[in-house]
Amino acid sequence: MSTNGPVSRHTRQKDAVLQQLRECEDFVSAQELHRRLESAGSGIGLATVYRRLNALAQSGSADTVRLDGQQMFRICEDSRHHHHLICENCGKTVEIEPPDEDWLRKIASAHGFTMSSHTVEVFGLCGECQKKLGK
Amino acid sequence: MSTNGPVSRHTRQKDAVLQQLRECEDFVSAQELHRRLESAGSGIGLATVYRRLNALAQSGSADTVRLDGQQMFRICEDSRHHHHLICENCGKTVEIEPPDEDWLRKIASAHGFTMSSHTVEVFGLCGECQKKLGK
DNA sequence: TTTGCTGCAAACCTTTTGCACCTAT
DNA sequence: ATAGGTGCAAAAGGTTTGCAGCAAA
Repeated sequence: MSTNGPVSRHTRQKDAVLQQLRECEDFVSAQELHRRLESAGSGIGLATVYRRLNALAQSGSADTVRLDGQQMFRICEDSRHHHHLICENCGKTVEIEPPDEDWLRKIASAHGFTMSSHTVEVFGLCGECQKKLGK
Repeated sequence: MSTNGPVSRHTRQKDAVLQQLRECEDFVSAQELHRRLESAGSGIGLATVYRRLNALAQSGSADTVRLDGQQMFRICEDSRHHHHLICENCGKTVEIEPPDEDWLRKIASAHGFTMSSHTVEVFGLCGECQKKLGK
């Protein structure tokens, strides 16, 4: 028996997407990443960017968040579980570490559920944007 | 001074959407709700369903969650803040009450953020689906 | 040589919008 | 009569997919 899938090939496009994603501080959309790749001179199809990004997200190498009607991606170097604090204005992101996730599991099992995943996302304004927007 | 917006009118369509939404145990998509309204004999435009659902969500009368690439809505009778435990297989939903949300605010301000909103969503399998899927 | 990957464009889907008409108030 | 609400169809996005050609292994 072999549960191995097809062998993955190494391509210029894969590298480019990964590298460009690594240069992003915060979450970027596929469209935006594609735009940056273009202006960086890497001619890569939008479809490929989507395919790569989805693959990265699925394998856990990238985090994703939905914001403004689009999926945002971010490289995830350490695969430890973490959550996000996201500025609604500029997109600045900080990873946060919930002090205790046990209660989630407890709550789940209290309702007869098994917990396979969960998300904690905090939205707000970062310091700079608070000033900028005069709030 | 009057911050009052335009006066809201009472219509057959508003009633129908609200009533149909009330009959849903769990989250439904706009499309699905529209489908149900149709088979219930209420001829209501899809656009109107979207407009109503969005209005309800904005006013806090409905919760929303994003699942499977679409926005899901659920009537929210008590407007207290709460979160969800969602079965990934059948969509069954349970409202959960986080024991302490103060740490979220603390974490936010520790990073210079103001917190405007947050989401906690727990995904897993409910008891029935665990058996059904033989997990 | 094989076959996974890519690019392109078309297809998809959900959601939003413009606008003329309808109808509570 | 006034103006908010509705329906329809078109438009708008973002994202996926079919397929022929390209290029790793």
